[in-house]
Amino acid sequence: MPSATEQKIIDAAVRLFAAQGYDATSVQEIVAAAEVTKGALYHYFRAKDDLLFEIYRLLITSQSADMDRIIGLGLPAAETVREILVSLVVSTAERVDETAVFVRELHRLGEERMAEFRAERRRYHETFLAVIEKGQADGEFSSVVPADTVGRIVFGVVNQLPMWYRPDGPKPPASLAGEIADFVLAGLR
Amino acid sequence: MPSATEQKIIDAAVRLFAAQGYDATSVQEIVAAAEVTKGALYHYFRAKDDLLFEIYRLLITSQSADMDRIIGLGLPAAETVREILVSLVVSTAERVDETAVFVRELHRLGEERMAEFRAERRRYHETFLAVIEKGQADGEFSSVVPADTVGRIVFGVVNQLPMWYRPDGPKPPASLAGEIADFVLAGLR
DNA sequence: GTGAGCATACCGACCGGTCGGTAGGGTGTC
DNA sequence: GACACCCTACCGACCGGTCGGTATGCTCAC
Repeated sequence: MPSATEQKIIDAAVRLFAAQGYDATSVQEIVAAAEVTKGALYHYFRAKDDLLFEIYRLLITSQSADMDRIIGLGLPAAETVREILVSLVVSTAERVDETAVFVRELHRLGEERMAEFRAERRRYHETFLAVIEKGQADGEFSSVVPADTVGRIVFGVVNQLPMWYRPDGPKPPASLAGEIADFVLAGLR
Repeated sequence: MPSATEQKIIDAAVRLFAAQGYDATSVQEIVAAAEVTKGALYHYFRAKDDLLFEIYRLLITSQSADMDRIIGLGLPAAETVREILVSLVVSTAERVDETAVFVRELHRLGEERMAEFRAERRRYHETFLAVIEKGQADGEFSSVVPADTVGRIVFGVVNQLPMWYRPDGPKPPASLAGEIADFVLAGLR
């Protein structure tokens, strides 16, 4: 349970990292934006890159929970895929800044944290692939294109979303999510 | 026509930027890797971010040329789309480092160069969308999913390719490209 | 002899992180 | 109820080191 000060720091860091990049954002800028002091930041975080790790942790934790919940509903493969895609696109649109940081600054993570992170992401990907493979085995989906390639395409759009998505754009997130789901399901037919 | 020294500098910069990021790579590291001196670098480039711009310019110029050439063949929409996708995926795989830098460090470009770059990329995207829209108008493609969303999906996979593609992976680039093209064309049916 | 193509020494700005200190609220003792 | 004691939360001046960039001069082809 983060304190109000801690939360202000994280929020400011996400915003600045997304806008300027991790290295281009100084600790001074973060504390200024969060309206706290350097002392406060280093009271809660041991180093600047703890902020990065915390941002990733929050993002992947919530997305994993979403997917597990949907799979738990036990719907047919096509509906499961649709629900996962819609939830993923919508939640990514809600957290564009976090996603932008995640995509661009992942490589700044140290060796061990990178390993921890990769393991978590791998689990996430494989859960999704399993849904598709099951649909293919049951004959509900075509097997022409291997599941891993479908996964690459899906996570490709989602991760690139911060590059073009604007909250004040013409299409609301739910419409975008619907269109993407339509296209992917059409490709799986 | 770049001199040998200039080329060595660009090559080293691409490699280092891709591996560590733009800000995390010092000018010292670049000149050391390129086996030249700082004087040589600042003889050819006015500033560090000229290197970034040059990398983008080379990448987008060659990809634009590829697409224009394919469209010039006057094939039916489906074949045109397939050719474009295969050429794009294969050439991206050949230049993963450039693409990684492009995706991650784009936001470091200054205001005016960003504008110039965006204009070029916009032209590129719209050329691709026009092919899809024509196919939809002719009834060769389904119109269920709007062309711009298809574009987002396509450029999503391609731009995320550096995240997972490894030259020594199990599937050669041409196979990957074929699978991606199959999936996209299936979605357009 | 003159300009392109470098080499080398150096500058000032800035950055992440540290550290001595403070403010204020809880707690145990008499 | 009042005083000593301590602990968490926070402050902000400061430090060593690094970074992008520059100033100056050499060298060699034409």
